[in-house]
Amino acid sequence: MSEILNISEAEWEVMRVVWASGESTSQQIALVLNGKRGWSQSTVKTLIGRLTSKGYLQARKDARRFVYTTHLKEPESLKLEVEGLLSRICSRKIPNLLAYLVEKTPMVAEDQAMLMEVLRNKQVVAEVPCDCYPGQCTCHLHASGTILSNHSYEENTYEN
Amino acid sequence: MSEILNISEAEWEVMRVVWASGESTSQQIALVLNGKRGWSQSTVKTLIGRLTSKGYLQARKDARRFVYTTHLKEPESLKLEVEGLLSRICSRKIPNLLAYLVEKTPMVAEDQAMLMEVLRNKQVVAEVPCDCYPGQCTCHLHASGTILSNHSYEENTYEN
DNA sequence: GTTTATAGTTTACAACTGTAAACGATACGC
DNA sequence: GCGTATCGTTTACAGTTGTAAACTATAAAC
Repeated sequence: MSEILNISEAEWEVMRVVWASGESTSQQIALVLNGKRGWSQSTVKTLIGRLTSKGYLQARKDARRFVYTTHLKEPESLKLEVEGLLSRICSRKIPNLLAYLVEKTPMVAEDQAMLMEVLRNKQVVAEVPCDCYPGQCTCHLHASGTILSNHSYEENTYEN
Repeated sequence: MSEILNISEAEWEVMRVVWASGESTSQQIALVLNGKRGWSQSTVKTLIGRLTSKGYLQARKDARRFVYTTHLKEPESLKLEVEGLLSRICSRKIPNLLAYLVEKTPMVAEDQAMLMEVLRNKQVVAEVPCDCYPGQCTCHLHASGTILSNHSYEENTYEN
């Protein structure tokens, strides 16, 4: 439920195993990550320990070992990460980035139809405000109180 | 042109200033980031130094100061970052994440139309292969050689 | 009951990050 | 010409991350 995630790249690998299996022992996790990344059991245990103290994993004692679970959900986590990234560019440029992603993401017809539907139902606004701090975006060079329409893709920088 | 970016969060703030202005002195950068993040000139100079040694900024001497520019382009950089993030989940789930992003991104009618167009022209495939390492995804629990259609959103986890 | 395997905890350590003070060079003002 | 403002460079230092060995506890095996 926390708004900011503190899961490092390596820790994410551990989370993925727990997300996929619902619950795992350190041994199971180590097995997967030894295969995928060549990590030793020690390494995996360190990562589990860090995730546990950060509160992202819960440990339930089962006989002599712990079984790890998580309350955090994978889709939520990725949404937070992606939103964090998108906050690095001007809001006005995000639609172009999305266009790029739609183009390059392999999908089946159902995906395409679903996205169409989402798009069709999308409420649009008259203007997307530039949310950049002055000096970190060129929007303010053009705008000056008047409404600008499609400024953000005069240079369609996110298309490939 | 490098495939993997090594620009930290704080360094990204510096890059944004250079991207926005085309070229900047350390003073200009420090001014913006002192305003936005409260950073001292020292801090900004350290970041500039690191970006320069990493090769992301170029310094051209102009009279007694340096003017910093970059060859790296902002859209390319963000694409790389986003693609890195997307590689953290199963390919099959990406369209649902995109649906979520389309829903939550504010956009004007032109954006909507452009995305529609991109979608309409999109080449779809018969099946999106699961690219996960075994144990990090549930796809392989279902598949076993046969073609699966819309498995990836049986639980439409990326819609909100 | 003593060895052995297995699980978890502690310690380690280098690289990278965030944040900044201190230091050194150099040009400008007077 | 000499102080002073301004750059850039060096040094600092704590926190996070990647990666793992060493140590400890405890249960299973015989």
